[in-house]
Amino acid sequence: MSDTSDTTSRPIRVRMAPSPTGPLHIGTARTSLYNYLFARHVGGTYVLRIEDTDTARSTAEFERDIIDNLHWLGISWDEGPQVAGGEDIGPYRPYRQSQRMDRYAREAERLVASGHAYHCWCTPEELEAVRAEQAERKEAPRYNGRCLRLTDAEREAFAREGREPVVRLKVPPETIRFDDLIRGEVEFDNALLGDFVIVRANGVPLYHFVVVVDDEAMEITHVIRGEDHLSNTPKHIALIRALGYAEPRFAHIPLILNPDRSKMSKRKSQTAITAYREQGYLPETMVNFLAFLGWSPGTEEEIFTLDQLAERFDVAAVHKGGAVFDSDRLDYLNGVYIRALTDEQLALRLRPFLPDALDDATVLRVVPLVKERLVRLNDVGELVAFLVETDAEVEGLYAAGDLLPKKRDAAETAGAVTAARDALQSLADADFSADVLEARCRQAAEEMGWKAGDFFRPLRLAVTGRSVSPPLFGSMELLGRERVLARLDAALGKLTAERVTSA
RNA sequence: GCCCCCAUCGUCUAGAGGCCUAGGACGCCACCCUUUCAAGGUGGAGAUCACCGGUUCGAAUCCGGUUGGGGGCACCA
Repeated sequence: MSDTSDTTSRPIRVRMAPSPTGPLHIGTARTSLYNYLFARHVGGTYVLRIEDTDTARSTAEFERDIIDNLHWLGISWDEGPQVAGGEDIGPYRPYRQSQRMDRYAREAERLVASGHAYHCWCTPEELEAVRAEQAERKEAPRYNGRCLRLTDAEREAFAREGREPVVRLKVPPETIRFDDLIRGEVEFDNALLGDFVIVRANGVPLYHFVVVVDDEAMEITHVIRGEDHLSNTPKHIALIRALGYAEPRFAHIPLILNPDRSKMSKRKSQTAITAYREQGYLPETMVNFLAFLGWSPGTEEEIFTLDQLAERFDVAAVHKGGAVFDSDRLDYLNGVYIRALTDEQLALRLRPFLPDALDDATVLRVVPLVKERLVRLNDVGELVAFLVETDAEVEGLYAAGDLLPKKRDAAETAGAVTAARDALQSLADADFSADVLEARCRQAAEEMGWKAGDFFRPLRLAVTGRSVSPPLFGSMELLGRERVLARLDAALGKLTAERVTSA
């Protein structure tokens, strides 16, 4: 390594470089997280750069999704756009590649002038033909260098035709070696690479080129990215050398996998962070879960906040092998985090997932009933639906037969519901509390010689319309005396009708 | 096809030569608790550390090969 490639003495700077061609992806989120944890751990600077050179696929909407969800995860950065469409912060502005085109053009020209790059007029059809031939001969598909050997007359002829050339890097046939922070020494033979395109015919530069130009321009010292870029690294190093840049340290983190162990994809898995957010996964769950996909502190501890992760994180300890995204484990972790919340905190988080019809005071009363039953915040809707549904809707949810406990007929069940009704009716509104309700109902059950569980079944169904519900008496308390009585009456009506029809 | 990377229970992982008759967690099963469902508690099944061969007194840990898996080879990022 030459002196120019020594990055150890420079202040540490890392970046995340999402492309706004889709919503924030699980993999991008995890890469961003690792970069963040690394930067925080070593006290470095963290940069957000928007890679929007693919103008056809990049949108402002995706940029917003990415930035918003990064914030949602609790990941912050020192430089770059802080809000979608907002002003860039930092000494290396702008941080959107679409606004840095002049620099890329300049650097491309410099490469051509120095003989490190050249124009190529081959058409897509011609290139395709070459590739097909190579495939035939079972060779690696790569550019055959035809335009490198063009005479000046031929170049002028192409130019006169009005054909716009692409720019290709002249890749020296040399062995590229680098010391990956995670994988150790990695070696490639660049003779196998072929001269790749760095600027399109329309003048728009390509990813491999702009990434290298910007990493230098922004003085990035450590490039932490997905393993899918490992084989692209020799290209980047070839570019770095041609441009005379300093070589950053590389760290290639393992891929997140579909259950079939292929690279996690939209096709086979839910990959958008937004989707998890909308279902009610907590950001602290996602962070904790993502951090452990490919890394662990080396102990048996597994619950960590973002700050604790930053304190413990060590890139060198990141695994080499890919990790399957296990949604069962994600669900479990979310439950752990939900249960760790105070009632007040959970009420706040639940608010967006609850109908407006429920006022904040009610939501706070709902929380203790649902807290340990939630996997995702989103699940709360079904749990408390009986509170917002009308009595008629609830009644429509079950049939008379559903009310009957095992080995009890309609007449017996009607008797039990009547007993419960009678026991509750005399209660003042103020006494309509879970404790009192439970005591009354248990007493009624005992007097009739019913098992409590059997006795509660028709009541649960009548009150909530469901055989699975939050705790019965808490639910009754929330619903209030009037509505409970009305629903009990409705159940009674069904049971009576059942007796008539079956008689 | 070529190049590169990887390999511990189904899954996430602990393990950096003797502490491993391989530990934890999720999931699964059973039991307990219990008004349903959860949550919680207890216990259990589950990995000849992919395979083969070395190095070593000793290997999941080091080396080589094999197999398997994955990724990359665009005028996408």
